[in-house]
Amino acid sequence: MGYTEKEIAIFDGVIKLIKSGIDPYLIKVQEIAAAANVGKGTIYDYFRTKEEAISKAILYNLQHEIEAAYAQIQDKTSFKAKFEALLDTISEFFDNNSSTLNLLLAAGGIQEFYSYLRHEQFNLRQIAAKVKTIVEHLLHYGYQEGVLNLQESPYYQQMALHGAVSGFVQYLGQKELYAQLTVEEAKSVAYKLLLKALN
Amino acid sequence: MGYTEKEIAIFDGVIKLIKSGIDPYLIKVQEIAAAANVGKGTIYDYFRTKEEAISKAILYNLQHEIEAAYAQIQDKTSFKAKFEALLDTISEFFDNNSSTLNLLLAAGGIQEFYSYLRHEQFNLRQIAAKVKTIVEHLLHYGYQEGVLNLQESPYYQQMALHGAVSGFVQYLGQKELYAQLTVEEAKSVAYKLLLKALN
Amino acid sequence: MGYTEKEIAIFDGVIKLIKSGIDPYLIKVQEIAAAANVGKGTIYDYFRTKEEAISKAILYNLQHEIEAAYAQIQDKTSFKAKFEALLDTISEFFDNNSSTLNLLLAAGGIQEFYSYLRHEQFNLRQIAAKVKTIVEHLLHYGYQEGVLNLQESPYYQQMALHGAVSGFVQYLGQKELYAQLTVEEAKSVAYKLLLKALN
Amino acid sequence: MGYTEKEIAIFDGVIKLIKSGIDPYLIKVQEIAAAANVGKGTIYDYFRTKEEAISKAILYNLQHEIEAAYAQIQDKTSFKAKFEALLDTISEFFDNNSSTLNLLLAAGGIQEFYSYLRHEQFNLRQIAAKVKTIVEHLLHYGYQEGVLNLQESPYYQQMALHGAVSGFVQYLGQKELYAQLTVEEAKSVAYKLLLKALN
DNA sequence: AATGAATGAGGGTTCATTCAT
DNA sequence: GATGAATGAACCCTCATTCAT
Repeated sequence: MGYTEKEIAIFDGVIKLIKSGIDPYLIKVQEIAAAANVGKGTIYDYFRTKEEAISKAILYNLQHEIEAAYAQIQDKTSFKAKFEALLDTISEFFDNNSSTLNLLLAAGGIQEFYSYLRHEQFNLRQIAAKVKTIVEHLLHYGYQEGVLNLQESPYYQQMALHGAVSGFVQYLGQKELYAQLTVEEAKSVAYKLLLKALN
Repeated sequence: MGYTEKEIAIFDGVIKLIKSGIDPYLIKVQEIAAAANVGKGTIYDYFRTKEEAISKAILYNLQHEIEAAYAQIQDKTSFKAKFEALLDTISEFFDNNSSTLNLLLAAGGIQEFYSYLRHEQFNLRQIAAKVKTIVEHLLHYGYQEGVLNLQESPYYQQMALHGAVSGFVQYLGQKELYAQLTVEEAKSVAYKLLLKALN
Repeated sequence: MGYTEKEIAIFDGVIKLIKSGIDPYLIKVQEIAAAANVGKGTIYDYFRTKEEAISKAILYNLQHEIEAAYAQIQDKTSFKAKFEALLDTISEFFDNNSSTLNLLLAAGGIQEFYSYLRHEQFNLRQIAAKVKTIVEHLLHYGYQEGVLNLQESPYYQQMALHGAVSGFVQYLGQKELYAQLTVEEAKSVAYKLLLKALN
Repeated sequence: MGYTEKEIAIFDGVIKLIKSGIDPYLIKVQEIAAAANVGKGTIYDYFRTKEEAISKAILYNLQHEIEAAYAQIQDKTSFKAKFEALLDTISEFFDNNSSTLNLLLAAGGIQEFYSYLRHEQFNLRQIAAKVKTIVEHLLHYGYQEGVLNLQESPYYQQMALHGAVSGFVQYLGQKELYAQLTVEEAKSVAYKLLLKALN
């Protein structure tokens, strides 16, 4: 929000490159320029360094993805549907973005990614806040619907959710180790784990 | 196993650098040589590229850490003590190694880390096998002790364990978000989640 | 003469920058535009290249300074006062313009300065002619007043004057080496040298 | 003194370029490397920046030229021969080095040349000291021989010498304005001016 | 076997110049 | 006419790799 047309073009160029499988650490300015259909110099009219351009692009993309995910989840009417929508979103994101996801979902990875991000915490806080909102939204619905019942601290609730989701992410990342398990089955296992944890 | 003195010196140099907080992507050959107390050329007598040296050093370190962890876990006599030993190991590893952990524990991150690793799957399989052994060892003890009872597929059991551990890792990586939660409490939550999942 | 308002604004911008101490070789078009309060493109409406703009600005300034110097000298009524007015002018010019002076007063420096100037000899000739007029004006008065008497070739007379002035410039440029010598004393030495040379 | 073989090769490369007429401000690293027959990176093994390499090369060359000049002057047995040797040296230096000379002989030009030099005053002081030695050597002989007689302050003596030399440099730089004057005649004028100034 | 001096390909960044508005 | 956003050629510097010793 508040981004110029060129900035967005550059963001989109970076995202396109990352989704195409290029390691964010190895992206070249020339490649960004080509992917964004702008001159190499234009990037430096909007960002001070390559690092800043890539970092901001990733955050920009992350914000959009998370907002889209939230919208998807809000659309669903039952707790189970909402939770499955969350897993679906992660699954999709994983498919076309696994290298970024690897870097970002890794515990705390986001802060380590590009040193630049350590000094640009603003957007990160926004994202963390949004994630928290989604988690609370989900838990709230679960308890309201009566699907979840166990009275525990917020920490416990959050860790239960994270654990269920992380187990699923683990499956996504190591599909070859779980050859006979379908995505649907993995989702159902995750749901089962969540219910058990919070009942 | 089968490594020369020089190779080990180089591995130790790389590990020292990573533990000191340097981003593995940004390590320079000159730095490795200095940290390992060898000449720059010597590195190329034992490895074909910088990438190979760093990748193998990380795998070497990982194998040792995992073996040490396994030994720790085997030493314990109760299931609960074994599980807590696992969490302790992860916690320690996290403290002095968070950037590597971020890259490695991220789902599938290991394959993406250095493109070199994609073509050098041998050691990775060894590590995955070792992890599987640890997981099985733990679950076996849990069922034998009668602490775990639920009869479910191996996939379910593994995901339950991964979920509990991942929730804990999540806590480690975001300690600042869980300000009032001590490490002991987080460990106890993880154990509780595991028991609930497998009972 | 024959310069548009914009051209003069650009000249003034360049001169302001040089007087502020910026090395003429390192001036950027953007800086000229800012100093002149015009758009960057405007500079290219009036000059073909940056080089041309800077070179012409320096010549423009030089012409004005020399004309002003000539006027100052003409105002004085005695030979001694005229010579001192010349030294004063040089001294002032030196103070706020030493980097340009270095380039320009250096033997022939002007032709080497910007390659552009080698192909734009017109204005240089005008300046050289003006300098010659000043020199002749001075010498004419000296002989007319009877302060100078030695009959020698014009070359000798010119070199005598140049020598006296150059000695003074040398003093200005290396004031720190002549710590105990005041400007007034240096001027008086220059005058003494001139009289001795031409008597 | 104390320079490695490579450093000297690089110095020689820079000097070769400058003598070939290239503006020192426009020399490219690649050109230095080619002229010195070393790789581009080698330059950065011995100097931190291009600026440092060029500046030190100029100082190195200057020191050698001045020492050679001093040797030439010491070889001569009469004051007149010594003074003419000085003018000859300058004349030669001028012929194959006019762009550097322009920058350096300009009053104080040396300090302004490359900003780097402002922070590296050591060698400059050595050079200034050597010049002072030459000047004193010359004046000493002139008085000892009885060719110079006027008792004046050291400042006066130095300015007299500088003036005579500067007049000659002026001639060298503007030969086209003094078409009918031969070098021999210009030298003789300079000598005459010096004698008059110091008698 | 071990070294580190030397190399040069490669890439981030700058900035003179253009041209659509 | 005047502008400044956009461009990309140009160039400094880094650093993985080689190889003579």
